[in-house]
Amino acid sequence: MSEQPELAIATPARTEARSGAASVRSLQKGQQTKQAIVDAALGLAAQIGLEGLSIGAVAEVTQMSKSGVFAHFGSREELQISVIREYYARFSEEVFTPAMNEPRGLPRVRALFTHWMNLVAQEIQSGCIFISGAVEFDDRPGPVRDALASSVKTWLAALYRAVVLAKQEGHLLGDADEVQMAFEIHGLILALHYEARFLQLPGAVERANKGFENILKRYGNLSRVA
Amino acid sequence: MSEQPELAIATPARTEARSGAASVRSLQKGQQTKQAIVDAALGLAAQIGLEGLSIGAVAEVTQMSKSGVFAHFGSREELQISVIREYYARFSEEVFTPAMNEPRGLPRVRALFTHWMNLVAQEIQSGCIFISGAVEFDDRPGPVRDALASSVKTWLAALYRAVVLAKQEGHLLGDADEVQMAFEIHGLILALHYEARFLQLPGAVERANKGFENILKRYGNLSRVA
DNA sequence: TGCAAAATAGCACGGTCGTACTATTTAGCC
DNA sequence: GGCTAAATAGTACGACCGTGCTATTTTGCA
Repeated sequence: MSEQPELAIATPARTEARSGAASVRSLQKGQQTKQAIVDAALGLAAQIGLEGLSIGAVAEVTQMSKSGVFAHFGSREELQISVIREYYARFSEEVFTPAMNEPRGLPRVRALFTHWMNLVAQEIQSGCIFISGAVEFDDRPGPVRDALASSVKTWLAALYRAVVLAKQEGHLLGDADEVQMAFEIHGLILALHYEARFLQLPGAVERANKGFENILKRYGNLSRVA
Repeated sequence: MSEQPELAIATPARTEARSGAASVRSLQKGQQTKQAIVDAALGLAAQIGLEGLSIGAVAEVTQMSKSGVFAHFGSREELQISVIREYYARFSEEVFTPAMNEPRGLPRVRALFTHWMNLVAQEIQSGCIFISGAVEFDDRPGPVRDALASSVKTWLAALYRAVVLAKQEGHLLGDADEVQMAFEIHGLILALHYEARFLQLPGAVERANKGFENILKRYGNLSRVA
């Protein structure tokens, strides 16, 4: 249940589009260009934000007409939601899936953090939708916010489960608060993004790493872990 | 030098407008309504973001004409910058100034964190411009980004100085890295804002507080502090 | 009280946005 | 190869944006 290699969230439509090896070949033309549009839109949204994402800009990047792009989604909101789902799928592949190959316990928690941090470190240039989207939609209820919040919550829940397992394995101290530990890890990632991407301060990646080691010093069961 | 009760940053125009007790009375009509506009704009920007701030919306809130509002600033960018300066001034008054009344060392660092956290906790409803503005302008160069970044950097530098003083007072361990400690504190605030405002998770304030205590466990010199 | 100057309003322009409606092109199947 | 349906393009509309220009109102001082 808690070990499935896929984060459990509804990603309708996308499932058939991604699953299997047939991939691109088995798609009709429409699905193929739709995927290309979403790819381009994701790149754009990472830079200028989900809110700044305009159909006209996507049309220009993909060399299509505005109405050609629009027809695939029916509304701007649906385009934004598609972008969120795409980002979620990539996030899952790059952070969650590889970490599940690590043995449960501290190694897996460490892998989750490391992959997460590496992704955000890459995104210092391009921007992270989970972070930028949060402040863009924190006061804007609706389906886009819902899609974003549910994606993030699913990911944070997966991180939390890994921490719980680590404690069960005896890798954490008995008084370790799993929610608290996940909160503090989340804070490191956010500070990394803020200080590196916005303030452009050097050394933020090292500080995030060091912060993680400090968290382990606090919560780790030193008698069980090297 | 490092003890002045004002964060050292250029806030032209505003200085005369705020200093002294004459306040509102000594202002001509123009400055008075300009202040009212900035107040309203700040409230608006806190909710919908600096980027979403439109002159038309501010005009509606202040019951003025678009051109009436516009005339005070000459451009939207100048309005945004005025809002940033106003927020900075309030932030300074509510977080920095009261903490300077605490004795240097850990008490002052703790006061800085507490006031900062209380402010952000209030802002769970209204939004924090330093946080939302960071993602809105992280790849939008220009005077607005510059004003925002310099405000934030000034504040973080003040926090850093307080940490340095705490170490000098012997309140921190000899191996305490001041930059690292400020980074980790910053992360707690960001996680608080993210989880409370966007994800609407309960208990985030307590987790931020607990996180701060954990940081003190790591860096504090227990032989010198209760 | 009157007058110059400051403050505010009215209006118009060009631009971008999302999206509805219609026309045209292309793809896939018999 | 032709026919149907899917995919894409063209065009137009109303809304909102920032901002320049001009008119009107209000202020503060002689």
